[in-house]
Amino acid sequence: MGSMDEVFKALADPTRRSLLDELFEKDGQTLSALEGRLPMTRFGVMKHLKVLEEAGLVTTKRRGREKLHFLNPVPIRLIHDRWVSKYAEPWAAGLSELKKDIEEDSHGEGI
Amino acid sequence: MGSMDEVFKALADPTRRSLLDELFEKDGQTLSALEGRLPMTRFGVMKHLKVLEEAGLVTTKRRGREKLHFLNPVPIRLIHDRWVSKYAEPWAAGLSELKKDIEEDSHGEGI
DNA sequence: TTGACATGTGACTAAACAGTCACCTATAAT
DNA sequence: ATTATAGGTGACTGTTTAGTCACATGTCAA
Repeated sequence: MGSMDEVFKALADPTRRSLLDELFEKDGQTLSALEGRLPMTRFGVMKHLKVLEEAGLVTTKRRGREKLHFLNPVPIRLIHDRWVSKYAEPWAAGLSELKKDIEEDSHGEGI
Repeated sequence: MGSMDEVFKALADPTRRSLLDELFEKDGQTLSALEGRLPMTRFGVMKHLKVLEEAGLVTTKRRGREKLHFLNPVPIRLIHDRWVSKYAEPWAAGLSELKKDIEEDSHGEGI
């Protein structure tokens, strides 16, 4: 399974995120199928899929001469639990002291 | 405010994530203070802070000759709501596998 | 067995990025 | 006023990354 850093880096590219979206819509697609939906050659898509696979975000299964690609949401879930929630949760409940700090110190320009 | 892509790209670098961690611990730090905690020159840190600021993840406030940096968790919250939750929520099966992954991976890297 | 199809590899180019440095401006302290 | 401090800018270097291409392997179908 890819490291946390590999997952963050994999998610940093819009093409790779759209590949995940594509597999979210229809899981188990082949390289050729995915290629058809992106403005890029087969080789570019292949490289992106390799990055996603090494990060653990995509798993594969061979079927004859085809290679099926499946979305694996586990790394995203881990990022959520171990990183995102730390920053995104204080709106809900739990770390009330932090919540207070953020509200008092909000020098931000809103959304 | 930065686009979703800018936020993802900003989060892709481990130095920038550790800067967010640093501000999570102690908000409103100056550039010099942050520089002291990273194995990097002031200029490197400055560039990373600029990326974070352009993504909306950090806001600043001048105080005399100092520039205070504040964590703004709103973009992370947006990423969570609009993107991460889509993949992390559909979670019924595979829970035991997740536990296994967490336990295996919990002795891993910090950042 | 021939040919079409699906995927894979290594080399290559252009762009983006991390990090550093010399030099500069503005504020504070004495 | 002088000097030390905090931050800023533009140019530069080495590395990584996105994307393409020529070519090669394995698989199915007639």
